[in-house]
Amino acid sequence: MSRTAGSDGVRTESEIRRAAIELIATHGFEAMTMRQLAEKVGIQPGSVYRYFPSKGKLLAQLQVGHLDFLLGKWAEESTAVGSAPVARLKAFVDFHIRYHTLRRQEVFVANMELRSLEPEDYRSVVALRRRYEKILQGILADGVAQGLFHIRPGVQSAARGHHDIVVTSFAILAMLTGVGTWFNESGRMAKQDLIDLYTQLVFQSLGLKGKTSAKSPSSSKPASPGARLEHAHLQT
Amino acid sequence: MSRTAGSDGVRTESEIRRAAIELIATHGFEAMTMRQLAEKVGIQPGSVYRYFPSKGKLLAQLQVGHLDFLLGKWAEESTAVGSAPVARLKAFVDFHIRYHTLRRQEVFVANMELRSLEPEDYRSVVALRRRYEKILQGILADGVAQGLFHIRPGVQSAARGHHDIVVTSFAILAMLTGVGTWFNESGRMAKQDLIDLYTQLVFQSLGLKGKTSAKSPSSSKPASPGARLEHAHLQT
Amino acid sequence: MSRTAGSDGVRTESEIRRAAIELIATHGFEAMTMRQLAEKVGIQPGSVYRYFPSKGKLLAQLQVGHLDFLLGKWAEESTAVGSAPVARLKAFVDFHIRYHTLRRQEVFVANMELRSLEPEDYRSVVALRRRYEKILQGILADGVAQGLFHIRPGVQSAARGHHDIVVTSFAILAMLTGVGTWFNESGRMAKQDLIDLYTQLVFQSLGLKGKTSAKSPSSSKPASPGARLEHAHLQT
Amino acid sequence: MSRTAGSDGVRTESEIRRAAIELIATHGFEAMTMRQLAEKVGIQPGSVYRYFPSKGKLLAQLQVGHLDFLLGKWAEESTAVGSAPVARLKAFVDFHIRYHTLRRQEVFVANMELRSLEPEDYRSVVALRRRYEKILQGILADGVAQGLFHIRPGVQSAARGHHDIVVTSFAILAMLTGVGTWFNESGRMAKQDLIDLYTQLVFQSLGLKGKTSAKSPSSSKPASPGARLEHAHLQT
DNA sequence: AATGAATGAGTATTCATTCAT
DNA sequence: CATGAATGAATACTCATTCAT
Repeated sequence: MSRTAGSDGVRTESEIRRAAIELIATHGFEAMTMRQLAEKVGIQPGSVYRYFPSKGKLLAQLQVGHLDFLLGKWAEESTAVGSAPVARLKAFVDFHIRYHTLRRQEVFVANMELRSLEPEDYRSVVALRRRYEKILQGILADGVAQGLFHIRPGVQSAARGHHDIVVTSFAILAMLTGVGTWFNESGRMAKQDLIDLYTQLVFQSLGLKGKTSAKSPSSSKPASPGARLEHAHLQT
Repeated sequence: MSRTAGSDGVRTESEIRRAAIELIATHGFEAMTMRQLAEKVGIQPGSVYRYFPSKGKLLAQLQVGHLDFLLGKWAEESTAVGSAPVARLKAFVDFHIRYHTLRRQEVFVANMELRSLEPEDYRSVVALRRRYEKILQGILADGVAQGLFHIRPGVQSAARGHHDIVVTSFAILAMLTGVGTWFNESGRMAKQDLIDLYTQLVFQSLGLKGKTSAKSPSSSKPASPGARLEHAHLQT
Repeated sequence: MSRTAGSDGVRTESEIRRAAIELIATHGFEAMTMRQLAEKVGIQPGSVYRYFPSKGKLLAQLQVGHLDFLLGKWAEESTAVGSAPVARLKAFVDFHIRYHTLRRQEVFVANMELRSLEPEDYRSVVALRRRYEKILQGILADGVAQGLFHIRPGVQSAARGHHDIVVTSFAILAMLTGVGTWFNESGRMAKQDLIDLYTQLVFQSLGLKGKTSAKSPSSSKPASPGARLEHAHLQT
Repeated sequence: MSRTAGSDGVRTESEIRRAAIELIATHGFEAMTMRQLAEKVGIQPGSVYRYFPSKGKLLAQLQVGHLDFLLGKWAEESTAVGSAPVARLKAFVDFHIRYHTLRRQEVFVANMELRSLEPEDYRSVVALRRRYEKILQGILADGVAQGLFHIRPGVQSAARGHHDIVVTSFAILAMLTGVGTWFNESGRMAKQDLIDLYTQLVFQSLGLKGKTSAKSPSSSKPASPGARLEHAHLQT
């Protein structure tokens, strides 16, 4: 037949995205079928191709969309934080945990399904991921340079120092991101408790005293960017 | 036709395992085809079914095999360590990093492809994973009880204390396991450097002084179990 | 690729049915392959699944379709017959033979391939068959009650009388249905001769005089319902 | 490995036959697998080929074996019957029902799976079936010639008379053989009642009085060949 | 006499995708 | 904008059969 009364391309597209994220997060990209996806949206399989040229490109767009949004949000929130490494680190941990618990499924799709991308899309996505990693690496480098963070005692060469920072950033990101695999929004643990605990762990792992959650100015601040994040929508 | 001259069931089975781990780690479980697998082993697709009743059961057996081996190895190595929480933690980090860099592909398969398991197999695998997590949780609990590890200041209730220990174990395991996603055996970084850095991060994250790699008695010990691990084979 | 110019779902579905009946009647259900079927219809194997969810359900639908048609046709034809057991029996034999020689293949499929049905479909099909058997049993019961048919001399109990009627109905149906295994539309024997012979056999087997084919009013009647049947199509 | 201690080729072969008849009767020939068969016998699939060159030949041998046995048994039993058509018909019905209820599975295999035979085997099996049909046709022809059986009134030509006899034999055989599809050895109906009822039906269908079960000399005779049949074994 | 390993051709079914309507 | 019909290539899995041991 022809156009369903009242159908709307823009809405259909974002519904496809939403449905795809849910299905990929649940079953994996390879296991999700275009039929499943279409059915969930309430259209015919062939109609998905009006919006996305292939299953693979759909995945790439979801990942790029997620990473763009993540980077954009941080750019927004971080302007209010200033340049002090400790405060920036605190804000970063706070932001990362909030985002990765709130948008678990997008995160999951963007982290687990890199393998399924075609080479070109893979490069784009990895480049965006690297930009995000660089944010933390910049904070760590400043903190080390200012003698605030203690990554490894007695390191001499600059190259080795840089390398340790990169590895440490990977370690911290893995730790923080891992929260998405078990945290349950409706479970026993309050999200602020979670953030406090991870902040403590990250701070201590860098040799900082953990007196962070009580009265630091950043402990109240995140409430508002957090709230903003809660109600934000992917800019798809 | 018939049996190939000199063919041997035991060898074929372990070659299927080896090939499957490689293919699943590279392409993902869903994306690996039985044809690919058979071709890699040098047999016909149907012949795989002499050894594994289905693709799903093959995956389950690989995961169970890996986890059994991991748990068995730790049981072996940990006997020499004693009961001091600090020494046990150090040995655990050392063991985990060594194992997870050495058997990256098994680890990958066992961590990423839980989704593809049938419910019953999923339960078995998760139970084994939980046993491994409990090892670290036991070490953390002892260290906290003895006032050696500082997870979060000012915690009162026992339940909450336990919960913090569980979350901390997840955080540390995520951090340590993440090494497998980027570490390259033949890259610039020496494995011992890697172990030292992660040991430092873990120790500091628990509020311990990082003076661990220099003269602790356990710092030389792991060399030999490590060597054992290097040459061990999966007991499949 | 895509839709073939001028393709039509309704026509395709009935062509699949037609082809399937022929193939199953010729080779048996298990021996028929979906490739064969598709090739006969002129489509790809996968396209069959747009119309039938599985090979087994296709079989079930063919059987149910046949039995529905059979029951519907009898309901139609029998209204003109009246209530006299002898006339009804004569009409039934006439109808059964005509139908079972005309639609030999449908009959074959519906009688021989019950084994291949899934339990639920089996129950549906058997229920329909039973309804057909009940038609004959009703005629026999009436005829016996009116002292017209002589199934077994000296029977006393009502239960045993009923049982004898059921067994007799099975015997008569087996006899009549068997005609499909050897009768050849284009062979030497005229179909009316066939009907006369079987009518004689059935009537005599019930102890009736065989003066049936000569001048009974129903002997000319069947010509027209028979003609109707010849040109009817399955209502699929 | 080699020969299992105490294994015995002759026994293995007859166990394969037995198991095959059961499986084919239950699932159909195409649906029975050589693995199923082997497992039921307790050997490996390949070992079946020591005894039967192929699945198709196994079927052919089962059918030929059954028909040889059937014909042999009748040859044996019928010698005691004499030449009177009525007595011979009575003995035939008795024999056929007894055999077809006792060896339901063999009968089923031999009647339903002709389609699966290769052309040469098909011809052999059909030739044996025809010999069995000829027995009944001979009895009918004699009875008609002696004016005892009334198949159709007013038939003139010899060819047509012969044809009616053939068709009548098919009708009677279909009726008698059909008993195997529903009769249950352990059900409510006694086998002798069954035989009486069918004898009545057949006799009446040929225009004979049904006074057969009471005191005819052949009514007691079959008891002993029947008993012999009960304990006989297939000559495999 | 029988096994254990393997084959090769096949099976039903699925899936991303295409395109006339 | 969307559908309904179809494709073609692939997928996991099965099966009768073979034959070195």
